[in-house]
Amino acid sequence: MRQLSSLKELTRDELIRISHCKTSKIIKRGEILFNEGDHVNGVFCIKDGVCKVSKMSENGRDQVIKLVKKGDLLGERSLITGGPANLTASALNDMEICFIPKEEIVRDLKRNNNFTMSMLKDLAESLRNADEVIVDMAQKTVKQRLAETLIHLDKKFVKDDEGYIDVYLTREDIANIIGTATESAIRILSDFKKNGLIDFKEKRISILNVRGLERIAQKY
Amino acid sequence: MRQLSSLKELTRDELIRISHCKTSKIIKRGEILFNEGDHVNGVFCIKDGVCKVSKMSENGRDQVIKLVKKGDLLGERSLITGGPANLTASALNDMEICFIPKEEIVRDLKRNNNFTMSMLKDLAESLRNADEVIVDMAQKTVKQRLAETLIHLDKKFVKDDEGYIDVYLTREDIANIIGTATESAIRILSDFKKNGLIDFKEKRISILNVRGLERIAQKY
DNA sequence: GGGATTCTATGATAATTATCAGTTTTTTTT
DNA sequence: AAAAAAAACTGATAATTATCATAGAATCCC
Repeated sequence: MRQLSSLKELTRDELIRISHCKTSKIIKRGEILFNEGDHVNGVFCIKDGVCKVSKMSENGRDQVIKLVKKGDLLGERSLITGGPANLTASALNDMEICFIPKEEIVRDLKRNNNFTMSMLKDLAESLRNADEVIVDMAQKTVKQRLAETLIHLDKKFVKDDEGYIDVYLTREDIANIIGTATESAIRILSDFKKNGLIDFKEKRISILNVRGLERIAQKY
Repeated sequence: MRQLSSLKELTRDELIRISHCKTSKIIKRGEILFNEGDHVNGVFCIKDGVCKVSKMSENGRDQVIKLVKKGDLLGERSLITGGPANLTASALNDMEICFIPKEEIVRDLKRNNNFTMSMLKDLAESLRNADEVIVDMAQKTVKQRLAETLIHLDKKFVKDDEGYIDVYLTREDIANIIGTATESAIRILSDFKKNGLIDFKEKRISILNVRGLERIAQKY
């Protein structure tokens, strides 16, 4: 558990205490970890697999806010502000997660300033990242955003032996990351494939030309 | 200073120390507080006026990320992650600000856990807000986003005796908040005025029908 | 293993939004 | 107060993106 996220700042004793109360669990692909509006009352740490964290927009389409993978925490934000979750998390692959009850985290936040500071840094980093996403969403074309997203996926996730990114995303998921219609995402993906920038097989995508995608993401 | 932001969690002694080193300053409308890439090395507190915080997108257009007003802090995020500012702040009205050097804040973050926790809550709140902006940017039309923005402005800022919102925003600024072309923003504003939802005079805007704007922001 | 269902794909068209060009109005400067 | 600059506005058109319709492919499930 040591290497995970902000938890690395916990002392040995705190870790031992937490590992006693955490409960490990298997979540199957497609299952929901929590829904918008749920009272989660704790934090998940992802031991294996990937989930998408999304929010339903007022006109009925889902927007994927982030992907969360092995080693990440999930739900810290809601825990800190209190109140129900404002996002929905659902598994993209089969996952293994464990749950740390709120009281444990809060207790450590109050007592261990290093832990609090580390959490603060994580949130600040997320916020900077969110600012960048806002700029991209507001200013870039769908094609640029898709190129950007593919680069991110390539950086963030492991590849299998054939070089394909190891996350199970439908075209709809991809469309919901970049905020566009599924058909538009499909068209641009096909276009990228035709131009040798990417390749895909079954549900997996492989990035063939990062530089080319970067050029698209940046130039207008 | 007490009522301002996270600083309210500081003890009397900490506040006294900080008020000794802070330097108050007047910034005129249009002037830059700091630029993307600057090393700010501290935090601003806004004593009066409003500034916009924006980021230049890769295809050369400015995106306004937030508006900061009296009582808000500015630059905490960069201070926590370290490194140069990733946003540019410039005054929309004449402003009065004071500057607290980084060392002072860091010192208090390390020693006063209540202060750290309060900062953590502020950031978590900002992050939730950012998530909502991402969804809106990705999923809503320009018209919806403009309606949304007008409602926010109405909530956030004081109105003068005639009911006009007391912030000096050009049409270009407004377009850069919602991420659209200036002409598009102008057209929709005129449309809203024609339909009696808003009124404007000189550079000031008055919201006449919040419910109507809400309906536009929500319904597709 | 075969039927049902979901996912991917493609074309045609409509709607939204950006861009360009030019005019008027407002603001700033001298 | 006049000249210059910036901002607001309007129309025409082009580009982007969404929507609808439909078909084939892959996947799920009994």
